Amino acid sequence: MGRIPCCEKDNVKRGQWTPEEDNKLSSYIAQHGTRNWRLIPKNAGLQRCGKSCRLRWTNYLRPDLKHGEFSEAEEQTIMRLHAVVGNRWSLIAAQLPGRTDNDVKNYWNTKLKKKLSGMGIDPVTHKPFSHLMAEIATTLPPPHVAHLAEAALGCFKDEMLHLLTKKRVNFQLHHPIEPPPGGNTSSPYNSAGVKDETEDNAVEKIRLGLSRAIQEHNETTMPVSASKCWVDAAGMAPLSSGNLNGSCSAFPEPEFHYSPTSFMNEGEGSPWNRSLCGETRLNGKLQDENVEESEGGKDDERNGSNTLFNSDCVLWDLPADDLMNPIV
DNA sequence: AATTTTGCCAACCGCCCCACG
DNA sequence: TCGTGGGGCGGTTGGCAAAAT
Repeated sequence: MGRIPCCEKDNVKRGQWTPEEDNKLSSYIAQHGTRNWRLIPKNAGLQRCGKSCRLRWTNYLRPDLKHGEFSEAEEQTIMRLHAVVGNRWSLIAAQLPGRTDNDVKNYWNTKLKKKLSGMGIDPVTHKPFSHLMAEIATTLPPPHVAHLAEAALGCFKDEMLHLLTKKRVNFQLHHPIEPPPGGNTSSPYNSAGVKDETEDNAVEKIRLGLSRAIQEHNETTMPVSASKCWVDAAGMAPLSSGNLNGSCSAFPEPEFHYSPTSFMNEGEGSPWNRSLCGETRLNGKLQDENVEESEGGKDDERNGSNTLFNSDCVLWDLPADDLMNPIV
């Protein structure tokens, strides 16, 4: 069955609005208001879908809209709110007078996301990439780390590739990887020991970065005697302090003055604790769900779904089996 | 100068929520 | 209580302009 469409698409004009159409719509709404969007195009003499009229009005024609560049303060607000509420653009836009959800969304997707990535911060979680990777890796026992790291790679790869290749971040290895035994002369490295900027190479760099993040995290969080023999992201070789050297320029310490973690308490409130990789749709019930979860019932109810990440570190709302699957 | 790529943003699509009968 | 339709929302696309090659 399905729903009937909001209008007959055959008789409806689509695409860019002309100034005449804008005038018709504006003057009609000025006289009659925005009571019934389905009737507005008919009554205003427009061959448009009601929904299209509503969008045009709310995103462009409304007299209280700002049309210029986003200010520094607005940018900060967006970043701080996004850290808390995620992609709930209408909610964020409500805090920015004169801005629409579409404006905010576009601005985020075209500018802010890249800005954060360029700073080494994951735009989804608002945490540094290196911290995220270490956090993920150290949450699991070693046999599972390689798979999870691979999955993490899938999540961050696009952003990292952008960072490494498009933005031309100067990533240099102090000890370039030796060509494999067997004399493959087509080394990916040039004479300076720096890899060419191909996608495969970028992925390799991400792997190295992940390995390093794990290593750094181990060094800072556990006594040397207790440190485990972690497997690197590619599941290839055990990590030791010898096979990686120096600091990782691909994961710079962010120079960043907004502070998502000061805006919320780590481990609570943020939807990203519920879903790290893919945003689960967060609807109007979000707050209620948070209440339920904070009261401790919901995880246990999920058919025994492995609370892989406990209340201190809930990173994914996927079952552990899925997390182990690199495809997922 | 011509062509290709990239960035931007307006507009569309489809799903969901909620009010109302 | 249920079905229906309007409106809201977030994700995605298409087209244009600017930048790069």
